[in-house]
Formats: sequence, structure tokens, C-alpha cells
Amino acid sequence: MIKNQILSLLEKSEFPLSVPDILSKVSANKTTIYRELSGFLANKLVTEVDFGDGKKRYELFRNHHHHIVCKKCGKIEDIEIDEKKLLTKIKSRSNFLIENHSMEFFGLCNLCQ
Amino acid sequence: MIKNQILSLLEKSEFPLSVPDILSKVSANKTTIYRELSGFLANKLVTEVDFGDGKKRYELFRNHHHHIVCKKCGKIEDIEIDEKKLLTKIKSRSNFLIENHSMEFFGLCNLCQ
DNA sequence: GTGGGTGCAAACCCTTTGCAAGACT
DNA sequence: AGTCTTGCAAAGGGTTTGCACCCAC
Repeated sequence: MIKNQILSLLEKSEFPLSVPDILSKVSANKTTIYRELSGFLANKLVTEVDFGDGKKRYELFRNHHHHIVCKKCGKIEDIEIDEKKLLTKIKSRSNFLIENHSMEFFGLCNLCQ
Repeated sequence: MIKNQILSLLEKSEFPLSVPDILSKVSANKTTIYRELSGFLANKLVTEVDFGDGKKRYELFRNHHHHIVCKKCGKIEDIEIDEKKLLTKIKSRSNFLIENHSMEFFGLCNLCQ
């Protein structure tokens, strides 16, 4: 079952994977990958991350966190942020009902500086 | 000159515009729009925003801010965040040299709740 | 005639859609 | 028969590239 292959690939990966990434490691059709991923998303098994390079990436759902991406070598590091205050402030200042947010950081890793 | 048409369009707009948006209002070729925008970006005349829907949006460069996007009607509101502390903390906790970040909020506007 | 501004067509890449084939109940 | 899983081909939509054209200096 391809579902499981994709899940275990995501499990093993230290960083979010794009569909092309997954395609190169799992022998399955594009359509199948997209299909399974959208199922995973619906069931909240995975989260979608967007680094603004035109493709979405996916990682297993776990504690809420963000990423730091090296602009040069592409290295990705997780970062946990205590954003309670930030969110409270934003909620009080706008009349939107905020459901989720994106927050990613870009720069140079220690090796690329 | 198309450069100026694009700039004044961005100037008049209350929210970031995508290339398709611009194309529908300026009579010019796609290539020209992309070309000019990448020039503007290089000259820091505009900023790029990504709401994760597969197209980038552009707005005139001004004071640093973020956005709240309504998932239902697409309404976009600006929000200014005092993120000094947040950034200091992140810089101290990772050995990346952080250059920029993305931070956008998604939810329902007052009318769509 | 050289260079800047513009357009057109094609290619590229990620993503979605429609449909059909196979397996298992 | 019916449903679930998978694949294939095509189309869609944003973005990039290569080349040619035109106008001004």
C-alpha cells in the first residue's frame, strides 16, 4: 500500500518533503501521491509548509513549530516559538477569527555564512 | 511605459497583487510584467508575499508588516507586529544568520464568520 | 547601429482532473 | 456487481526562457 510507503518516508525524513521529493523515492504515480497527501491533510496526519519556492512540502503532524531555511544550501531546521502573546495581541487587534498562520525564517546556515 | 502603469496600479491597490491580477488591469504581456516585477524586487521597490495558493503577490515596499487573509472571501488586511523580541530570541537560539521571514495569518473576516 | 523596452510562443514545473484498469469482497 | 486502490494522459495555471521586433538616441 502506497499510503504506508509515503507515511514512513515522511516519518523518516528530518524535513518536510515536496511531491517531487516523494516521487523520487516512492515508485508510484504523481496522482496517487497528491491524492494520498490530500487525504492525509484532511485527516490531519500531515501539515503543509510553503517556503515560497513554488511547491508545497509536507511533514507528519506533530507539535506546532516553524522552520528556518538556508537560502544557499537549502538546509532546514525546526524552531519552536512561544507565540501565545503574539497571537493574543493579533486577535485583539483585528476582528478576524484566526485559524492558522504561516511563519518561516530564511537566511544562511552556519556553514553557508 | 509599462513600468509606471504597474507601479501606479500597485500604489492604488490596498492589497498585494498577483501577476494575473496585474495582467487583467494592464494591457501588457505576461513576460513584461514578470520582467518588471523582478526588476522592482531587485531594487527593493516591491515586496513579494506568498499566501500559499500557488501565486506570488506583490506590493509596494513600505514599513514592514504582515497580512491576515480571509479564507472564505479572500479579504486581506494589513497587520503590524512588534516582532523585535521574537526575532532576537530566534537569532539567539539558532546559528542561522536570518535575513527575512514570512508571517501571514489566515482565518475568517468579520463578515464571513 | 546599438540599446532599451516590449511581445510572442514555447517550455517548464507543480498541481488537478477525468477516466479506465485491476484487485478484492 | 460494487468499491477501493492505482495509473495514465491530458489539461490547467503560474513562471521562465529565447528570440525577434521596434523605436529612440
